[in-house]
Amino acid sequence: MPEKKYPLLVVVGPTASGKTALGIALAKEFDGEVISADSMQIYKSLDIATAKPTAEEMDGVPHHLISIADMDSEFSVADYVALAKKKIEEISLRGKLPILVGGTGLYVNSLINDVNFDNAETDGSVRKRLMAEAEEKGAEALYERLKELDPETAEIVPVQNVVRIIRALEVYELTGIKFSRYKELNKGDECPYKLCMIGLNYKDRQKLYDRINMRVDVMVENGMLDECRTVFENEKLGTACQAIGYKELIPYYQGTAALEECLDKIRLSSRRYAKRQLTWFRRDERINWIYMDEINNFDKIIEICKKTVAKSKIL
RNA sequence: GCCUCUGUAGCUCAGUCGGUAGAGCAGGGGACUGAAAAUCCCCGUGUCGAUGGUUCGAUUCCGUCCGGAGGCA
Repeated sequence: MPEKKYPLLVVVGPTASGKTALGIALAKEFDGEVISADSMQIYKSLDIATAKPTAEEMDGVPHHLISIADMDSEFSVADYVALAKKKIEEISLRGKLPILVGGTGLYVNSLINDVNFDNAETDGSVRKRLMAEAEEKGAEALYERLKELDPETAEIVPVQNVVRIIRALEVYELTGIKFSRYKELNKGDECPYKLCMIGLNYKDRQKLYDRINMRVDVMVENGMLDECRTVFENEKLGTACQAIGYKELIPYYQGTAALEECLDKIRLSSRRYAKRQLTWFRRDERINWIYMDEINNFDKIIEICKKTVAKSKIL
């Protein structure tokens, strides 16, 4: 039953590395359309804080999976993979090249490794109950239970990581399957697409950090403070409340912290986020890395990408 | 010019009654299967300002010099 695989161009990298602009340029080059792989741009608001491309920047290139989820919703990887798969098919059938652009490692990974999310649900109430239990009795209690039910997972997950302990217990409660077994079952075997992956990075980490730090100032200039305040005062947030930029500004709106202090916190969170993103992507050997501070010329970067795509023979 | 304080990790500072040193923050590495911009794990050698002296041995004591802060003229 192996049908023909669609080609998929993927652009990954840490925040502020230049993915957005490159994605758009490549879409023009290859007659493609961009599919975002960003867990926060998926929500309808916080445009500036999540660095969504503006209509002007998009320059006519169609973008997908940006601003599609309600601010109070609990969007998840499973939702993402389902939607992205559909988009890839649609775009391909239209004769265009789908270009996946984004920095959310879990989303990209789950999609291109064909992780299956069909056989286990999630249940907010179970999760809530476990969380309450963790607060009441301490995480150790939950960890002890996990050790009994699923020692393999308990061995991998540290006691301190309550979130992952809860998920493992949740899966067991809902399905009767151990989390370790569940992972095994859902693992895809082969990438369902003809892949070409491009990764953006900087040889000199400090250069990336300088860009991140500076971008915060640009965001402020572009109206991030008002944007986040409006959301803070008017919206009920689900998972979107985790967005860097938004959550660090809350103390400022509440009058408990100075603005500059909060902005520094945003810079710090962003730097650490970038580091975590790199940890995620570095281990994927399929990625062709481009060091932006070594090339330093956008046309040249496009040339390199064209060569990389040609070499990958996805088209 | 004189007096006092001060100079230790990228930053803020502990400390060694003389046996070459350690916290916080920053930073680095890693994990990740329905919260992932989340959650979590691991990682601390640096001419102890410079130089001379005392000493078996000095970052620690003494002298001098250099840098910084304050005070008095």
